[in-house]
Amino acid sequence: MNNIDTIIEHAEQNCKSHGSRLTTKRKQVLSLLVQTSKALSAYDLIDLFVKENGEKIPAMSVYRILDFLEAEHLVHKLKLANKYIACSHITCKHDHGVPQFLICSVCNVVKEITVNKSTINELNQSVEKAGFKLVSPQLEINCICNDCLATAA
Amino acid sequence: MNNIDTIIEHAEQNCKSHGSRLTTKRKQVLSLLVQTSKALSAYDLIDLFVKENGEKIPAMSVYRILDFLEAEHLVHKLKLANKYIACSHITCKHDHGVPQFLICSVCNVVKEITVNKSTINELNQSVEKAGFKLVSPQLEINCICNDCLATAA
DNA sequence: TAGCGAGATGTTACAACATATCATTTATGT
DNA sequence: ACATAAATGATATGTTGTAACATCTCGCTA
Repeated sequence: MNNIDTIIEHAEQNCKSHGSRLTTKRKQVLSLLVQTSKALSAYDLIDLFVKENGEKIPAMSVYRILDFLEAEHLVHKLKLANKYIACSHITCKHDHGVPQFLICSVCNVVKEITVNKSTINELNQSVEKAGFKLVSPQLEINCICNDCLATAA
Repeated sequence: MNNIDTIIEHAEQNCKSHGSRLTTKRKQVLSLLVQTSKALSAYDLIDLFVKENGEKIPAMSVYRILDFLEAEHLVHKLKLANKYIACSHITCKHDHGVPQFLICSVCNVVKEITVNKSTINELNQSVEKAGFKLVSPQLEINCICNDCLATAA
């Protein structure tokens, strides 16, 4: 039993505990995301799915499964990149601060960083004052990574 | 000469001053964005363009014009919503702090708020430490507005 | 002022991301 | 075992954005 199986197992128990089902297909898709630990598009997942499982999966199913996994807080959709990643909470029990996603707008690489909690709290206060609510304390931040910056110059 | 004409005129001078041309089509598109002061998708602009000017415009042209206007810092692309807005700097000469965009993920309404400069600086430091660079100090923040929150409940 | 060249626009086709709709299959409780 | 609800399949289509190549227009220079 390797680490990924443990994670999937854990996710399944989580689902079961409140009456939802982590079916085979859903496990397969989640597993792909957990294994790569990178952000993947729905169509990346379709391709990977065939490679890993020797079986096709319709786009519709992948989107439905991703919706389900999002609702279960097992994956996170990065709207800036139209990509999906396994939620870091699956593998990590304790918060070490508030994770934020840095997304390189050139090469689409995604990096998760930790930001001072007080900084996020300040931001949150400004947001609430404006009559909005943060969807998630995990911001998607549009950046350029140093590699791309160097290449462009 | 109304306010919008003044803005367009000003933008045109700006372009001229460094050798780029704010052509008729570009003015028409910019004008649509300045008038509505809301975030519009490229295809919203195509529809509006026909209504306002009684003349069709191809998607390709709109995208090219938006790229141009972005490069001129006359419009800003909201990647979270795949929409475009007139840059607030067109109408406002002085910075009143650092503007941030709050985007309601349900109804897509966009609100520009001001956040404490020190908060942004702290965030920026975390980003740089991770080897990334903010594309713009203007973050796009994925939120839910109170109206949608109330409706959902 | 004719015509050259760069930049702007038109046209067509298509790629990538996502959803609507309705049919079929599978799982679960009684 | 059967009724029901949930999950998945299949097909079509919507939305956002780009590639590639043709044509036009403006401003410069000979």
